Amino acid sequence: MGDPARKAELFDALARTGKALSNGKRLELLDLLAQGERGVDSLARAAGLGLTTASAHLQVLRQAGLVVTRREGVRIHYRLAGDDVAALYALLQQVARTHLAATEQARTAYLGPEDTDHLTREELLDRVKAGTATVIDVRPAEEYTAGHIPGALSIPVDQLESRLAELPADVEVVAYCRGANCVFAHDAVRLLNAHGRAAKRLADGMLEWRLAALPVEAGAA
Amino acid sequence: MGDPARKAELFDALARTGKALSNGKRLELLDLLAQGERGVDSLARAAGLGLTTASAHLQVLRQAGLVVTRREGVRIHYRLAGDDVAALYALLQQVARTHLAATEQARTAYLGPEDTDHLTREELLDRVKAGTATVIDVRPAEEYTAGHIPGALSIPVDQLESRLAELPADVEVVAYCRGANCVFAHDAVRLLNAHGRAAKRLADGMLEWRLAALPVEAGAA
DNA sequence: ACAATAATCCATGGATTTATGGAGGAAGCC
DNA sequence: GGCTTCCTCCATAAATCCATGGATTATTGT
Repeated sequence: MGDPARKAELFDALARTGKALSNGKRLELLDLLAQGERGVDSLARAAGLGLTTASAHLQVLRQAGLVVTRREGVRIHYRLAGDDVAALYALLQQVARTHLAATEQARTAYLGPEDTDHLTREELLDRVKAGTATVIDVRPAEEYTAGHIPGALSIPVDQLESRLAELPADVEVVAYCRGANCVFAHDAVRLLNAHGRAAKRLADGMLEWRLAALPVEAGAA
Repeated sequence: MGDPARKAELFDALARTGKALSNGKRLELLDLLAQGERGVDSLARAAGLGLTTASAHLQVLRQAGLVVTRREGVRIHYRLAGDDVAALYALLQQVARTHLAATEQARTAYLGPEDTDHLTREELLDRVKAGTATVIDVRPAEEYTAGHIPGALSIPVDQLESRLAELPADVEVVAYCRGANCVFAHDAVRLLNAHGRAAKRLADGMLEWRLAALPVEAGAA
């Protein structure tokens, strides 16, 4: 019959995966890795962590089986261990947002007031096909290269103001970034609107796009 | 632009949900709650916890928004806050099993050697329709009452040996219990086989059945 | 072989989590 | 009001987690 000690071991093993998700910085690292493979140094800088701290967090993720590594010369690349890990992270975000009011508040404080006017993935696809929208990817160029929506232009948000001329003036712009909690697309739409451009954002981002099994294009512009 | 402090707050808010999943005993409580509403005392006993410890864990789950309470006289009933919480728990189990070898080992140690011969939900439905299988629910009666597969008989595993006569001898028996990591159905199949009965188990259990949106019947036998 | 780069390992103090016992609060029964 | 039941809150000690800095390992280049 069910030995309580073995039962506890099984649930403790499951909890190891939960523990990996129990720290904000580790979730930030997962958020970055969901966009594509990355080196330790790059991850540490992007997440605002010391190198050793980032490395320690990555060990926890690795020992929980959520990420795997690949060595390339002197550099070690981390990536998610599978699509199911991305799905788990996305579902965690959704559950937190739905059932924990504090999450929604922190989200609004970080992203700015929720713009009501955003597009679903299907609406975006329709407009691209009809040619009634220009899609821009406002993530860092590195992440665009790792995978983006087919036909999207790479204009990182910190270059957007200086590259406004590249966008046709008579077509609506649709911006997207990493995922549901990514600030870049919010900032981009505010900036475009401030310059009198018609702009909306995709409701979520690349994470959810991949999970929906929609087509992804890789490589630089 | 993205304020790092606000960003950290958002990810810390997400991590609160992760923290709720970071302890084996809390996962055990979620496992029980996925079967239906339950009181604190009952949960504590079933999970092998002290009352105050169980209560403390339930507070953590409640503050993470994963469970909600309902008062009925002097008793407080806890239940999952929504189907998405059950889905999150199920996905956590799947990811842990797929990517963490220690989980699979602990699972085998607890459940016993994996029997190769188990049915999918669809196969079970087909056999019930064709009348070629008797389905038994080997969970505690309380959980059967809270919701079970339509047509299943309630025979808790600790009563199975003394109630063998209730099972028709010429029809195959299919046993199921809580979910993918539940020991009852494994034990039941071993016991039935030891008594010369043809028996298999459903590959997972009630948790996955509900998530698949298959019909559920409530109430006592 | 030696130096440089990228990342992990190790030790440490400070913060957080966990289990547990005792006190306290809310609802129901007499 | 008193008493019981069921549960939560509080205090505490042990265990664990976290960030950080210095030492160590692995690979590449000279």
